[in-house]
Amino acid sequence: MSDNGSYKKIVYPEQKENLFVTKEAILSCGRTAIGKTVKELDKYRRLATDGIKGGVGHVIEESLYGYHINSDSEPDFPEAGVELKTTGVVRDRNNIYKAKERLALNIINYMKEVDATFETSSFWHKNRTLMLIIYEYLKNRPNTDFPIVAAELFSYPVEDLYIIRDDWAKIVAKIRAGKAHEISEGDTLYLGACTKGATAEKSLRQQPLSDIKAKQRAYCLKQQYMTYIIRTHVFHEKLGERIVSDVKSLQKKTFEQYVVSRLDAYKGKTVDELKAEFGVTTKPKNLESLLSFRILGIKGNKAEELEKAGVVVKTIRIGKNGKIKENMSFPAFRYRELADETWEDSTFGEYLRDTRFLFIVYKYDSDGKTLRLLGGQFWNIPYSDLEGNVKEVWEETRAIIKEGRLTVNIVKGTLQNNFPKQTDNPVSHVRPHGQTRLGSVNLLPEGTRVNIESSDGSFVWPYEDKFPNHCFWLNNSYILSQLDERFRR
DNA sequence: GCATGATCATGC
DNA sequence: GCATGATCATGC
Repeated sequence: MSDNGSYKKIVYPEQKENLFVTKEAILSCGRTAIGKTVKELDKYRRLATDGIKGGVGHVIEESLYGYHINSDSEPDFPEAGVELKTTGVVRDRNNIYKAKERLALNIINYMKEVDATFETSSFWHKNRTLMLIIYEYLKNRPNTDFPIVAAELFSYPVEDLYIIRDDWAKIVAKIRAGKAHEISEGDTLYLGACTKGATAEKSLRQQPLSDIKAKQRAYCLKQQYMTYIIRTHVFHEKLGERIVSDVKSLQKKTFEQYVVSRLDAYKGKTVDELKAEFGVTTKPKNLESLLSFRILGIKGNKAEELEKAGVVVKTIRIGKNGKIKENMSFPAFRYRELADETWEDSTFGEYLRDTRFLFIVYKYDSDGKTLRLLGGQFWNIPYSDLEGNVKEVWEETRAIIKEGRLTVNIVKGTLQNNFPKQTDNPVSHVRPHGQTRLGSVNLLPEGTRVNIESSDGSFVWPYEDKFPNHCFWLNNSYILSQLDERFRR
């Protein structure tokens, strides 16, 4: 910014930070922006002036609150202890607001944070109370058109703070173990540590207990957590069913330990015994998942804490031979989207990088019929597997699509493809996912080459049939290797 | 028994 | 009607 000549041409008014020494003053100022567009607020035409960089956040700081942009370790309004944050929402499929992205907070100085406690941490010092200015992001429109839809002060509910403390402890534990370079957003539930900086390679930073340089990271409130606080705290939607009904339960155990212990209480029970215990008389395909939620005290299929953390619950069934029968599937990918992505911003890579899973593990008795609960385990993919094997499979799949190398053969009514196979890689592979329509399959000549041709980015083959959807899978043998020792005996 | 492709069941 | 998570079916 300092080498940008036109930046200096903006003439700022006198600072008026002293107007905002109370939370009430900060909030009422924020509220005046609701219903206005960014263009209407942008007094200094920051977003209209050629060569001046900046986003909606800069307009809010300069034009609404009237102070200069800084990157101070103090909160933006130190007297009131309030940090100003501008963040976007988008509408989901049901037209309900969700967070456009994670909310990035202050950059983590690994060399300093290593010595902090939660109370003395830079996160807690700067971000204890947030003034959230929320705009609606409109696709394909200039950001000057974005309307401000809400303004609210936010401080963490006590039950969230237990989880956030544990998250903070996990992040700092990696710094203290000399593994700052292996930090991942999937390590934690609400508070994350996201990469920050133009390119990962250019923003490498020193860490205190290892010579390996680590990517620069900032604390963040993870996207799902932002969505939840926007819906409940800002737009006052109803809260969901909670697993932890009394926060005292979290004084001696972390949230994850608590969940695992609840599941462990039913360890060894058969599915039939659990059905009887929870009064389940039907046999739906998601029976084991449903029973797990009942054990956690949830009547439906959504738990507030897991939703807030974006935790993905996966049921795993170990066969009588001690092996997992099925591979683990993920949402189908879009061919065009995949072809146009890079690994760093890939849908699948980001999903695995950011997501924490809860495995609910069941095992068959030696009769091969009786299924018993073994317990639960939280998991996210280790850094080296993600950036090694998964990346390789992803790169190869993308190359096949992008370079038009996908071929299919019809053998006895089934389609054989040349995507990476389970035998090609110890961690991941690609297989069909979802409905296949094989009406014209038998008309295809051997080795038919398939290319992206349709406007919606799906593959099209001759005779105008859509090529079946595919997705990335994690190999069953890999998942087994990731399970706690207690499940593999 | 395993690898690979195909399909089912549910919920939105 | 389709996406998603889960599971089935077949051939080697």
